[in-house]
Amino acid sequence: MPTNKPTAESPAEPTAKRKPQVSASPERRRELLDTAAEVFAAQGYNATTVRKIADAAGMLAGSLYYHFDSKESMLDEILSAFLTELWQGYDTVLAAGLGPRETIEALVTESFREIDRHRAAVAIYQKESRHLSAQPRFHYLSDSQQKFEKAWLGTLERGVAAKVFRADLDIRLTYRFVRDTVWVAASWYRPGGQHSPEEIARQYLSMVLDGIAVRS
Amino acid sequence: MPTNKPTAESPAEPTAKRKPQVSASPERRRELLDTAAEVFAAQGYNATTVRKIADAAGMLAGSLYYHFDSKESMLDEILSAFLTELWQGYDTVLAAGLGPRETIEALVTESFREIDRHRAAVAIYQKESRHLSAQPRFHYLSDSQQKFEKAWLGTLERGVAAKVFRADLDIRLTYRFVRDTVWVAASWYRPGGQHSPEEIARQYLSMVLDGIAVRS
DNA sequence: TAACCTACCAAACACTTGTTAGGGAAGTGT
DNA sequence: ACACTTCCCTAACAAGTGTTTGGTAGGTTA
Repeated sequence: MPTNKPTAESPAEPTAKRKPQVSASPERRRELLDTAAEVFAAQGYNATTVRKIADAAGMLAGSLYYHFDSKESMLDEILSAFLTELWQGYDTVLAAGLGPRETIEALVTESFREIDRHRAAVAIYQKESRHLSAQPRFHYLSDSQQKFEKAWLGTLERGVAAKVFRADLDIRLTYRFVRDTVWVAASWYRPGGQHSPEEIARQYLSMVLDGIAVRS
Repeated sequence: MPTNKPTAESPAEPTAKRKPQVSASPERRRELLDTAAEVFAAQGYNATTVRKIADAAGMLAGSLYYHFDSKESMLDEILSAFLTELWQGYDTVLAAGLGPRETIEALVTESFREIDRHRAAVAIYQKESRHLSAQPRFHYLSDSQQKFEKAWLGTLERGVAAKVFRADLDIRLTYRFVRDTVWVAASWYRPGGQHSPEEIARQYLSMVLDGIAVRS
């Protein structure tokens, strides 16, 4: 109300800018993030233009910037939301004090549930996390991966010590084996298919634990 | 056979054009394709600019077009060269008339040898094949994947019929399981590491066939 | 010597990219 | 009636993209 300064370069202007970006309706935001995640997962992050996302959302490219301040922010939010929920589930399992085999079973089952609920995010994570984690903004991806390795590798080691897992296998190889076989499933899994996440988990566990060969 | 693109429309022009693109020294060509594959694998195809490739090759962006007629051609040549060699190995195995278990073992071993020799190409294939195969130019990726499924799935079915593989598992799940566990290894495998391809294959086969649990 | 070929450079081209600025329609509260 | 907010559009921007064109140093051949 006092003296207005239309001249450029006004130094201290606390006037509220035009972008809410976090305070607005969170449902629309989540809606847009879901469609963005779908496009990212289908085409790859770099191959996805903001215009394609806008197309899929039924609006124009510039309008996305009312909700988000960059394409990278969308990716960030998609991935961090997924990881937050993932670790919520994992931590519960790890704190339950189960035996090694039961822990592996619970982790695998939990993973397939996450794939079921965050299929797109998992697919993006799998494709892009390697070169994203070099960027400082996405360094939490590396952190998560380290926690991940610690949890799985530790459980496997416990299992070997307790003689419930074989001791004649390279345990790092085993870790990568189990980890990869679980997460790549996101590339072909479709929610609402023939098998429930729990059923897929059961079959995967049966294969990983007992093998596909007939026992003699 | 490499993808030949004569790009007709030039009826009979005695004046020699300026681009060899296939007839020139093939070693330099292969050299450039190798560095390009490395960058593609590290950064992703779409995130890789021709200037980055040129940088890695120690030349300028435009100079690449003396050897290749497009960025896409480089990708095409990398992938088709890999697949050609892969199927050479696979067909030999499949024609050997081995039993189901021995066929699986040979296929897995052959796969890890290919990963050893074409690590970059495999990584690219894994990341990009899904959305590339939609493009007509890369339709041979779909063809290859179908042949792939036929070979593996058929062998697994033979094994179930011969009672060397378990019959209580969903065979399509098993197929995807085995397939994925093999090829994702390209994302972490580094030639010259601790384990030879054959050693990795041995461990993988041991896990897949017999499981990681201790027999009771 | 001259002609020629190979393998590259320098500089630009047309287009796409993520992003921004200003505006406006529809709804809500007063 | 008015102001205000929400959510989107129109139209543009600068930077980066794949690609082309013309040129040229250096070697090979005649």
